[in-house]
Amino acid sequence: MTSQEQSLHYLQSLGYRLTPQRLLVLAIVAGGPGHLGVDEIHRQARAAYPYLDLATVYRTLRLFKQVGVVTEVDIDNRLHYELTAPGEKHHHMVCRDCHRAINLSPHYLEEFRDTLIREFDFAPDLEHFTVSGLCRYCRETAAANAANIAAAADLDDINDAEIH
Amino acid sequence: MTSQEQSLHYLQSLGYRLTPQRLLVLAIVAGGPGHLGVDEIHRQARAAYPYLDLATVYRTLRLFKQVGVVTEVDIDNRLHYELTAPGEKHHHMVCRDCHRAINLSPHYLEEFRDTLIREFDFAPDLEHFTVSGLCRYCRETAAANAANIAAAADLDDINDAEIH
DNA sequence: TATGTTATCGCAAACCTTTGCAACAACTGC
DNA sequence: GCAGTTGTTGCAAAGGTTTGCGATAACATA
Repeated sequence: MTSQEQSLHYLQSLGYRLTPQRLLVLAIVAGGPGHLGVDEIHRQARAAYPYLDLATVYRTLRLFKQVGVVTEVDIDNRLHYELTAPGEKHHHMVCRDCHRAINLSPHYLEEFRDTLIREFDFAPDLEHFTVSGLCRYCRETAAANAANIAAAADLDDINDAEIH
Repeated sequence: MTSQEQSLHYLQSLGYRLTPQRLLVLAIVAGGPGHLGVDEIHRQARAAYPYLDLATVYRTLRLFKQVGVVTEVDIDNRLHYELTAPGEKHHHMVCRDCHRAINLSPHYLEEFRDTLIREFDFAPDLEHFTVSGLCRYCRETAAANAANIAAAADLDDINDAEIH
């Protein structure tokens, strides 16, 4: 039984129905290289099944995410999805400048999760976790700006920096 | 000089202009109890200045967030904002069921940030950080479901759980 | 296999948020 | 204080995502 078939049986065991639309969306996400945008998934789906609606794609992906079959990644305010490979889960670091996504092993978050549960009785959703930030390549460009901002913050000399 | 005035001078030192709209939005966010929704901020703003557009509220808040004057919190897919108290920064844990927000001291994230920089050369944006999850109160309700899901996952006995 | 129940679909409209653009107004330098 | 520059606004429209609803189809039962 393939990983895809397992996911489908799992859905069924939870009482959800197996529809051609769900099979199709799952196959596309499974086939895509890494994370796919919703529009991309929709485009591919329509090629095989022209009447499939965008809303159905959104609903299907939301369900898949909820039961853990896919992982959601927010890249520049657009949702992207990839298959959740059981046992090889990873999170994402998305650069706020170039929007590149870097994988992150869950290992780095385990301690954080334990602390939150212990101290606050709060169970974090770290299955679908994305950290925004600045990647190695964009940090250099940002470094110059940072220096200027620091100068601007110096109130003795308030007027010599203009950054936008 | 109040904290609000400092923020405004800081904006100016960065080359941004001081407009009545910005003063107004800042005053409202500063006056509100905790984090305010965008529509709530807009409603209050219109009471004082009826022509102020929603788009301006969004743009203003995005700018404030970018320079660190306010903190953005995503609650059930809606943006909320609160004043960033310098020196008393905190993050948020938002419950995915009841949408309540709980404050989180930055202390819990320092180690995580250090690791990301050291291992990946990735500088995470942990100034505006929100963890989604299940709070203490909603976890009890969820516990029952979790038990059922576990039963459903047991493939020896696949048909006796139906959860939606 | 036929039947009833109800989860899911497609469609359209709503939602929240962002963006393009011309008019305006805050700041600069004279 | 006045004029020029350009960041900012209001408006309208688009963007991506969610939701309401009647019709449909998947599954359970017999």
